[in-house]
Amino acid sequence: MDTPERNQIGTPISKFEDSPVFNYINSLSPIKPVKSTHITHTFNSLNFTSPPSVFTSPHVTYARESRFLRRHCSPESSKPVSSESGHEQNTSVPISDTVQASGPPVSPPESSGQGISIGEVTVDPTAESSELAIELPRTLKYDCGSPDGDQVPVDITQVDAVPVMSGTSKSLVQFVLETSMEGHQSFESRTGLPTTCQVEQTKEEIGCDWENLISDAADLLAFDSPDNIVVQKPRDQNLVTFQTSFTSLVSEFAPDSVENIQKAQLLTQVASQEQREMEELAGQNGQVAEKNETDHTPQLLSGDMQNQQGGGLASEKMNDKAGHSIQFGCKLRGIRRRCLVFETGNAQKKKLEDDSNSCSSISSHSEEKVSSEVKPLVPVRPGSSPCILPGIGLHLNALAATTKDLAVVKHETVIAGKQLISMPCSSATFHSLSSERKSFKSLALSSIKTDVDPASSNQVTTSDASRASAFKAGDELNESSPKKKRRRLEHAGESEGCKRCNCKKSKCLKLYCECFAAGVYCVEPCSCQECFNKPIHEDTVLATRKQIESRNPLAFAPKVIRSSESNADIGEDSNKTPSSARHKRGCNCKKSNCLKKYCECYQGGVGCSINCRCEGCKNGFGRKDGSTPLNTEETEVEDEEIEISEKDGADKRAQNNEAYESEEQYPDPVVPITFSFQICRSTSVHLPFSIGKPPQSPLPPQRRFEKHFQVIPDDETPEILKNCSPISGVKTSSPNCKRISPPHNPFVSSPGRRSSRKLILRSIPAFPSLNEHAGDLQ
DNA sequence: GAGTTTGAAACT
DNA sequence: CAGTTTCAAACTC
Repeated sequence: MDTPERNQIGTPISKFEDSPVFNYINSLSPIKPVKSTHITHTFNSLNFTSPPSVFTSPHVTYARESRFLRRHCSPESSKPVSSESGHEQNTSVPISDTVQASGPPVSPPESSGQGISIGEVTVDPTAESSELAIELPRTLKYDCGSPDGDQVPVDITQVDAVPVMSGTSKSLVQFVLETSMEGHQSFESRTGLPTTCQVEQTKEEIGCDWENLISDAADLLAFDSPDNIVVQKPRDQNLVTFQTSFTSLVSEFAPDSVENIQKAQLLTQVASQEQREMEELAGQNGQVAEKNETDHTPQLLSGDMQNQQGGGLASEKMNDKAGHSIQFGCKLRGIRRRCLVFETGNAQKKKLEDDSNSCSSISSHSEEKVSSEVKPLVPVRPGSSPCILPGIGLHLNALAATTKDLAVVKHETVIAGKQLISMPCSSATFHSLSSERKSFKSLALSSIKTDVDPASSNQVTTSDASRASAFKAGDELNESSPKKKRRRLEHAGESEGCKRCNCKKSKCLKLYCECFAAGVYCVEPCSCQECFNKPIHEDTVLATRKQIESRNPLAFAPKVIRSSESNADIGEDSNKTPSSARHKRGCNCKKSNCLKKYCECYQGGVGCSINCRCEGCKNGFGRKDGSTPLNTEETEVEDEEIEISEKDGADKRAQNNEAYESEEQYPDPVVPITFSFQICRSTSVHLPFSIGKPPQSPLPPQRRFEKHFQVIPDDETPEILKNCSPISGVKTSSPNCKRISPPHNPFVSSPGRRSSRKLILRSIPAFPSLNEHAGDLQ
């Protein structure tokens, strides 16, 4: 407030217009779209080469969230805003918003008010500067987002470096461009990916923005895969260099770049550290280094996505200490990486057949919806739905930023339960994120939770994560035959990944709507009518959300709470089932006997509890009366079988009965429960799916694999696995089983490691294996 | 694909 | 808080 014109290091922000970078950018192209594209791609390239840490930043999200922040940070934030207004804002007030996005949210200290004002004041809303402002932030989004840069005290030395770099900004930019081009241009040309492949300019501002992001992400992916294959080593050597260069470069691009710089530098350090770690690990596994490299890009991509939707996550990250931030970043990165790896692997795999798959879509996406654009990002199986969406506006994220101050969110770990929950969603940006992705998110969340607040960590349920699958940015036309599509998708095993509703009267603004309830926007697969649960109605959605939350603060909380938390919550429930997961409020089934998805408990893959008012409960996951399936695994198996033969209702019932029988075999839940619980946790395949479809039709082979997984003896495993459990679940349904990482990975191996650190490491594991898988594919 | 059932959500 | 209505998913045919 006092010195809005100055950044933290005292550099007059207004100077930015005079800065070489500014001129350089302006000179890039008079045409806004072109300019934007150019810059974006440049950054993409950079990102590609740059270390992950630099890009990990969730604050990218702020571009979108910042708006919420500003709009809602006031006490009256709850005031419903017309959907149109939100829309208008996108086009009419982008500058300040965008600027904010890159700056304010990042720095908790200054916090909302100041930071925002800075952004607004800083940028001179002149036509030219406006454009620049818009474009730059956008570009920055992809790259400089640094999650905790702000939280962590900025190192003075680092800060000092900024000014120096600024002097050489132009050359630096060129250098970076050249360098990046060196590394990736070849690929570009090779794949024929047009550097200018961008969304049609005619699209609405917001759409363009998102689309750009998406396309960029796609670019990244496209680049990533090939690059990893071709230029991995070389790049690695120059990694540090790139980081630095990139960081400085980034810093040059915006008035608030100072903050970015700081963050970027911080991230750079983090990245270095991470790299070091990875290298160390590489000692054990030669592929680690490679992974590390490979992961960088993915991270970027995921980072973008997450940034857009992962406000909560970002906040969470910020919540941690600096040291933890690093770890955090790693973990997150790892997760993302995994996603990327997954994608990368896929890309690699598909490279031969269509490198351009992603590219083509990108280049040709002008007419396509976002979904199509993103397609390439996700390994789309034939028949599977490409609902992958880079996070575009998960309203949960927005809400997180909106409802409460960033600071609040950051420090609200416990309450964050809800927000945390949203995080998965956010993270789960990709709509059709295959289960894998979801698992990633879950994992990320889990990790985060673990670090932040183990106690509350459990709040976030896997199911939520899965539920929180992302959404699609663009508004999609209702599908002609929703059911068909739904079924198709379900059969494809992605149903859980993609929430789709069929609302007709609720406008998708009530909890009736699965999408809305899950905190995600409706997407293409949805066949809803008069849907307001779309990014363009962001404000409406948020307002509604708020309203509902005001009525019931837990309305958007996970319906199913897991393990420890559930225990705590259900403390009085002596009938806890081994699964130690419970429906928060319990069901009220009267006729379904809790044997159908009508029952939320059953649907969530959890047993009924005391909280349930169900009648004639026969919930296979655990009955209200306390009889629970001790042998969870067996139960799962049964479930699997049941699912497989789901068509045959009779069979299904019979199987359930069997499960019961097995349960009955262990009347006493106490002793065996623990064990089974752990196993269940580690295995817990169905939980992840739980929300959407409890027992998902499993992939037998994987199942087996997972089971094998479960057996792994690890005292500490339970906790981690709990968190990771979603992964397994995801794995099961994941289209790319191959990428599913086995438990036995270098990082995971040492049970001796404890605490968060250990958790982190464990979280990462999946990636390595993924890479290995990728390597196998190659 | 249409119609029915079901139970959560919303309303009174 | 209980009863009723509304709603959309789950399910059936």
